[in-house]
Amino acid sequence: MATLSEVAAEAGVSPTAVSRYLNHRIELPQATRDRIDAAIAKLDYRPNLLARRLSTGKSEAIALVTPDIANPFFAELAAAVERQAHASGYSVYITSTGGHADAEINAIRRMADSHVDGLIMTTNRVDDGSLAGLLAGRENVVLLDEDIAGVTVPRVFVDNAEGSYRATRHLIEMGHRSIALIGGPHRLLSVGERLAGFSRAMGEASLTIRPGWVLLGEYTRDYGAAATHVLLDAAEPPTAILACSDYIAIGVMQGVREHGLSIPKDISLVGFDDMAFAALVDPPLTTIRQPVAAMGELAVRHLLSLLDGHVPPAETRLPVELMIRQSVAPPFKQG
Amino acid sequence: MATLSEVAAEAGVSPTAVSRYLNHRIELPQATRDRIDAAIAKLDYRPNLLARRLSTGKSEAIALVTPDIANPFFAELAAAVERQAHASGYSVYITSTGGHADAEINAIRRMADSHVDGLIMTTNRVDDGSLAGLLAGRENVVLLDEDIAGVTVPRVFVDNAEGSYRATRHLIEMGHRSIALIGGPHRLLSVGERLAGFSRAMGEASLTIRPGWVLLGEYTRDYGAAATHVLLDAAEPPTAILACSDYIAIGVMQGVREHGLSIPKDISLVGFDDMAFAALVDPPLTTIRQPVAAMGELAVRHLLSLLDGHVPPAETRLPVELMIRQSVAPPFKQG
DNA sequence: TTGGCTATGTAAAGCGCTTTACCAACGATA
DNA sequence: TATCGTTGGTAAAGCGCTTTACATAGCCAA
Repeated sequence: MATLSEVAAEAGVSPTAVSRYLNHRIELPQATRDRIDAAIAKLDYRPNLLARRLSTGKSEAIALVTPDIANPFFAELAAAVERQAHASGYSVYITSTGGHADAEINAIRRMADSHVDGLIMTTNRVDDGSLAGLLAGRENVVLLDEDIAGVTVPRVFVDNAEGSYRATRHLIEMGHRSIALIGGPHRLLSVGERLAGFSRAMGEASLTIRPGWVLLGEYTRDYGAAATHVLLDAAEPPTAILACSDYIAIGVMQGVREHGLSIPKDISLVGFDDMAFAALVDPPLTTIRQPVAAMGELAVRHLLSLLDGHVPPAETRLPVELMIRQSVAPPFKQG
Repeated sequence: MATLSEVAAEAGVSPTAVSRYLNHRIELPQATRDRIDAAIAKLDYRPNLLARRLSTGKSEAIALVTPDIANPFFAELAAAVERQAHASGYSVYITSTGGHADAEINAIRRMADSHVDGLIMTTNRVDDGSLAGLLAGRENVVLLDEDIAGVTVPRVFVDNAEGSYRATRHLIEMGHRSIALIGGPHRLLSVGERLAGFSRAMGEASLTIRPGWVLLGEYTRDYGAAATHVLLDAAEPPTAILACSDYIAIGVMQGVREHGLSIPKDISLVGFDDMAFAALVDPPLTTIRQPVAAMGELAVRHLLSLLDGHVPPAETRLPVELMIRQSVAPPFKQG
């Protein structure tokens, strides 16, 4: 690899001149420019980003810390983040942490310490304060999708409550009165809000939420299946289930099938997320669509404006949408 | 951020001593070690990786260049690569290129130029020679999943031919004689090999491959649907379709449905990849499973051994597996 | 003729680290 | 006593770039 100095020597000017020329910090006469350009071409020079970063302290790169890149939701988010960042001339380094606290901390350290200008953080855990401590006071972080308590950086979320409200309304309008909710980890922002939207819709329709019909555990297929078994084993099972993620919904489908029942004939189901597979499952899943692309883009835009010294909104809520497919039907009349 | 020199000053030693101590290049008496450790703790020192990289020329990081991180196949691959790399103390930078040649080239440049020790490259395009040129002679690259013609770096592939051979055998054993194949881009390694396995199975069973029953286009859902329409609009349509990817298979399902037919009653279908959604669709898709985790891990291991100066096998083939689900049935008897 | 301006640069320091010398002090050895 | 090896370090250069401060040459106005 050729260096700046070699180019300068070849062109018969000083390294300073070449550097400033390349960074548009000097006006040179055509002849000099031509000599430099020729030298660059001849030596196939490309600047060493590491050196530049060390020198300037800027990297023109951002990091995306994500719990699990194999999860389509985060993968799509990552794709959107990349798209938007590239459009602004930024590189993106994606890391996935497996959802482990120490991995998250390491990732943030590694990223934030030295080689990126900013950080977009998504998590799906309840923080014990260590993340909050790490992120406190940083001016180059934005939180995406899920909150970290006690952190004051700009945040981009969807309107979780509105989503579950609409999902619940939809079930109620289809005639359901006995509706259960299966959600992710207790105390996670999205879970609390989705539960709140559910409660509001139920309340407005003067329906009671039965104790034991709100099951909070994990955003996983397995939990969805397990919770479904609990629900269906009860004396009087619900006629509809609101799953707080499509993964959970898949588990519900499995659980319902294992109980010898069918969706939507016996049990109606609404999911949340509208992951790519939601339209492909049997039956196609009615679910709440999150605007994944918009979330990623907005997070990048807010981060870049932060880096520019501006102050983006502390919290942005993106609208969700009810995607009606075929997993909801009127309740089965038993008598 | 504290620097090495500040730590040294605090501990009353030279920066050299601290650096060598941290890199295990010197043996210091306990007292000195304690002073340095105390200084590090007090100043919350963490080394600046950028500076270290610039100085040593090593980064303890590898890059994964992938066409589309939102594609579950590549996302799972990425997750496996990360897992294995982290286990060896390496960081991974993931970039997705959108499958555009120039983006791939830029990514390789950016990555390879300055900030990673090695590169794992996956692509899903047919190279026009530019990638090959860029990668030629490099000793720190491994190719994963798909080939680039003319490149001599170590490669990790699955046994594509064996996969489609088994898929085709399965269809034949179920009684099918009229089998069509829908594949990805002509001239892609995987496509050629999958076609070869198909041909071999057909030949062994003395079945002819009808002209017009091998459709090569793209590894996309849309192409799968379009190709299916072509197939089903013909006077005498096939009774089974071998889709060379699960994405294509999803498109086939859609196409079949749009024709008012059903799988597997009217048309049998086998996919390829066993993406997460394959088990979730209606009907659950019989497909060829690729050992995604093993692929990612092996690619990392080969890359690291390359970096260590060893010579991994030029080409490794990983075994595939037929996952029998419910998209294949004996052919519908028409007469 | 002088002073000052503009155009066209350059020298040198510094980013934070590693590494290659080198060195001083001390005890052991010949 | 001279030498040697070991222990416990240090000084300084260098990785490739940016940036601040300064320099020179030419030209114009006063």
